[in-house]
Amino acid sequence: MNKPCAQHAHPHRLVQQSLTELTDKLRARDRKITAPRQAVLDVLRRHAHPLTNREIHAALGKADCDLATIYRNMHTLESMGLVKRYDFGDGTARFELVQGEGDPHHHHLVCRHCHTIIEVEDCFPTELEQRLAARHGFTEVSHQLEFFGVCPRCRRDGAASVP
Amino acid sequence: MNKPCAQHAHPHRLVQQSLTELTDKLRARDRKITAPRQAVLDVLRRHAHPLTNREIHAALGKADCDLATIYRNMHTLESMGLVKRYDFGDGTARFELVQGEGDPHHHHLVCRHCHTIIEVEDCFPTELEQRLAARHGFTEVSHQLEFFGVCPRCRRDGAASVP
DNA sequence: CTATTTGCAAACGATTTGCAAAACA
DNA sequence: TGTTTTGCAAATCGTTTGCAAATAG
Repeated sequence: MNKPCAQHAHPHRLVQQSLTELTDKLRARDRKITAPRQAVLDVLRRHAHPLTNREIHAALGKADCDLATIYRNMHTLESMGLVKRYDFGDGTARFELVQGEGDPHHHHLVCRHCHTIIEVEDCFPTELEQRLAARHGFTEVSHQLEFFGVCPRCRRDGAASVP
Repeated sequence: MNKPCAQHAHPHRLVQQSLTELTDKLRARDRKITAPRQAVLDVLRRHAHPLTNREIHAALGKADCDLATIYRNMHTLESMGLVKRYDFGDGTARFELVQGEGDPHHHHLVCRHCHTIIEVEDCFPTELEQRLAARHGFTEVSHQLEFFGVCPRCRRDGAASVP
């Protein structure tokens, strides 16, 4: 895989939560407001696309902390519902801030070459999901859907085709 | 995660390719018909659900070969279109035999606890896929969709809830 | 003051790779 | 025989974990 074409493409959803709102959620659940946590949340806040732990770590800059701390915090934040984990099939987890309560989950269109990410609003499968659950007696059903392809820039740059 | 409830649930698609048909495909592309390859294909042939490299390895029995050889062969078979790789989000790739040319891709409903897998025939997103590709100028678009939940057995066995 | 959280280093599990020997065509 | 493939061991990479020191509330 190559380097990202662009750090982030057009954000379809605006970042509206303030750092204070986010830390308040921590406080509400009796989690401590530490420097690393604030830094991580702040990084996520200003990025409209899913970031890997390593990318978050790199974006910390001055507020640097151990990579392990980020891993631990992403678990914490995920279990609190503050962030959502995405899997783009390259063996590296990515995280995005959840925009408040009713934030409808969404999907992504990812370039197989440069990993440029485009947010996809549409989502069919929820309906299918219900039918499936009923049919097979499954509970707590969810789904994960991501689209992959080659972005215009990579096509022009003549990157080799990847299955 | 726990152990599999059942090694394989109801196969919705029948295994119809013979080992000979499969090796013929290798021959057609000038790939050598080695013992490990035949063994791997034979294991896949008799399993109706995606298997991990480790599971394939374990199923080899007498025809045992190095795990690295399996990894290498899965890449080969994948690039030849003989198998399809699936990602159930647990950091381990799984492979399934592709049933001939027009084998419509399908999806899975996976138990978050025991990893029991149910094949899902329905597939919405292909249509969406086209629209997305057009809208963003992407080519070679594909998608990956998997459903997750808790199967009836695990629910009764009172396994703890996993996010 | 006391439970949580962090840093550091070591452990892990899946996957990949270098290289010489073994096996197909 | 010439090329592909295998076995073995070591290397990588993302992620997790043990433990003592640092810190929030």
